[in-house]
Amino acid sequence: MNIGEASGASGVSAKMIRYYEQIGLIAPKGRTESNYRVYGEEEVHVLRFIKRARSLGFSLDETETLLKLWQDKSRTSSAVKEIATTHINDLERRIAEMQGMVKTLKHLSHCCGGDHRPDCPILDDLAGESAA
Amino acid sequence: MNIGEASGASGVSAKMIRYYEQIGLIAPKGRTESNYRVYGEEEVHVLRFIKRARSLGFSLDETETLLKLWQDKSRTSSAVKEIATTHINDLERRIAEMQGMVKTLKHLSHCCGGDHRPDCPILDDLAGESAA
DNA sequence: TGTAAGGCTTCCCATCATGGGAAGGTCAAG
DNA sequence: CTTGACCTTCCCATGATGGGAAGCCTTACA
Repeated sequence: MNIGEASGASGVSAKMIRYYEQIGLIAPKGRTESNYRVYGEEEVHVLRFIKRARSLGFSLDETETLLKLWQDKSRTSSAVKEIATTHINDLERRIAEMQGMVKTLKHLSHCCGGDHRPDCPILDDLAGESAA
Repeated sequence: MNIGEASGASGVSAKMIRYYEQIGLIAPKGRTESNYRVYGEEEVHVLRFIKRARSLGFSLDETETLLKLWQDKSRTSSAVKEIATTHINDLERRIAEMQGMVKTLKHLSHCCGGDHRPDCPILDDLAGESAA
């Protein structure tokens, strides 16, 4: 399987597959005489694993750890669960942060006429001149 | 005022102040004979504006636009409100995305024993072998 | 068999916002 | 006059991804 076919089969772009190889996440099964990367079903499986982990928001670092655990038959599920829990906490922290921004912005937007006049509570807030 | 003092007064690091200057967001009032940047209250005010905009999640591009609107006395509040609304929508989209991740991860975590055994629904999901 | 299209290779660059650090000039206090 | 704390510019790194160029390889078709 060429890199293009592996890309199609996994949903990971060829560009990214090469990058993952560069950072040591996954290696091709081998190379052809003309130096083309060759992949098999196993590699495609790994690429799908990576893609799924990324779609759940895991960093490539975390993904690498998960990948190693996946391939380590003597792993403990607690090790995996810990990574997931940490990640959930991180996501929830970031969600809360953004929700705070949204709350403030909605309040300011609500107070802003949104018309042809220049008066704007949003700018007043940014300028530290909020009436509140 | 030196860059260090301006940094202290605005809460923006000296590194960032120089960067904002480089990308055209803000210029010092002038330079001393020995080439030190000189800032006044007005510049500090602008730096605080930038900092507040950043803390509400606006990109530097959006911040630049807001800054220009702030300084444009003939602006319309609708122009500002539109930027804010777009940003709110963007934040909400990202929040929803992360909430989806959290939901999935919590489900998987809940199903994972988190013990000394290797069986792990989280890894099974990543590997595309989820029982679901 | 020749050629054209499209896929592969490596290498460099850009993003976005921020920080780290080196090398060298300047200033103020002791 | 020295020392330490500042300032200057310049280069590099982050994380994950995409863009694109230059050059080689393969496949399909005339």
